[in-house]
Amino acid sequence: MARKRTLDSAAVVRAAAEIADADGLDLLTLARVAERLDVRVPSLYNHVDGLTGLRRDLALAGVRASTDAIRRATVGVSGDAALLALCRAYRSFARAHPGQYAASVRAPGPGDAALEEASEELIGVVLAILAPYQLDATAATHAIRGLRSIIHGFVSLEMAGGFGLPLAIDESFEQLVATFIAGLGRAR
Amino acid sequence: MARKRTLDSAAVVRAAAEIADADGLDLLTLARVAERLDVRVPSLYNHVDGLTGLRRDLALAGVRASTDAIRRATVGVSGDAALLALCRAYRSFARAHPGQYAASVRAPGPGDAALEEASEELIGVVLAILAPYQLDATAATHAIRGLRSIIHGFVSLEMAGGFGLPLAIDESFEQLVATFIAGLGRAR
DNA sequence: AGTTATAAGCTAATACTATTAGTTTGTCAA
DNA sequence: TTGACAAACTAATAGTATTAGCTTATAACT
Repeated sequence: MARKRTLDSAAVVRAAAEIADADGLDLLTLARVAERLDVRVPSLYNHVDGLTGLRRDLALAGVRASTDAIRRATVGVSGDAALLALCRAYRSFARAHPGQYAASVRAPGPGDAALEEASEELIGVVLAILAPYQLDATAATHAIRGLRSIIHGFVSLEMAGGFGLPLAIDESFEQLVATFIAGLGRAR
Repeated sequence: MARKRTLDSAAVVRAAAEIADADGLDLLTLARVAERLDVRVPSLYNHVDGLTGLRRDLALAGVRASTDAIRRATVGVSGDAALLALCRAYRSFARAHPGQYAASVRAPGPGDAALEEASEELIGVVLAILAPYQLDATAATHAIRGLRSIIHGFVSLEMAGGFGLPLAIDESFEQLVATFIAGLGRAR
């Protein structure tokens, strides 16, 4: 009974995102996804390449969603204001979707065309925002690495509770970003 | 046969560190630890509070070891040079002991006296190095958070292969740290 | 509309995990 | 030497992912 076709890949990833965002990536399990979708565990394998594949799909969704969020937040602004908006938008996304964020961070690097393309697109958005600073290629590479480092570092420490008291955390973030932006201006 | 007492807590954590550093924290399993120590899995429970407890012990060892590494690297230096040495030492430690580093990052926050004490000690070392900058209390808090963010962000992205080509990664790190230090001077 | 091929979802089985309970036995101290 | 303690064990349970193979709903095609 009840063997109607209800699943598809998108629904599985969506359910996984909800679980990971609510309870953490570590508690994302095929059993929980199946339960949420009211389906048996092996059925998931028709739409997803095991737990590893599900995590990859989640990472891909996370990269794309964060790219969209950054785009939305920076449309119509430029310069320092755009860079600041980018940082805030990325942090907001990570706080709103910690599971997808975590998945996108510990995603496997090379050999995945779609994931690499999505990452390239995100980097392209950031590069566009950095354009007014007129950095040469190597300086832009350093800048992007630095930017990713400070945002990712801050956000992941914040999400891990690594800052102890939540006192003035927003202010710490603003200062850190401001310092980085000032350093960029200095390098121009 | 062979029921001699061979284990103790330190030996278990040491074996766990070797596994986690070699193959990654995700592949640290009680079964592998037991196999390496030539012991049955349940025997580990006499020395360690399950897998969760083992990860915690590993985190504690990681925090203490990184504190030591920073101390060794900064003895006899001060000012910008000490701050730079701190950053380099922390990055070196993470690269040399990725498993312990990862464990120390995703350690559970509050309610663990020993872990909190070790973290406080590490923060104390950093505060001492920041002393010459004469920051007031809130500025020092922001500075420490920023410093941890950039180092942790850079190192974890680097270890995850997040920078793609390994081109000039050292240079990216040096620039990032230099930018931060310059920003600190500006705030003085 | 009827037939058929495909594939979705299922059951069953396997092989890993971690964890707890309870037993045996080596070790150390009285 | 003896006795208590604790370490390491066996056995059992429950949870995980994964693969194989069966049923049957769905969709395409005559």
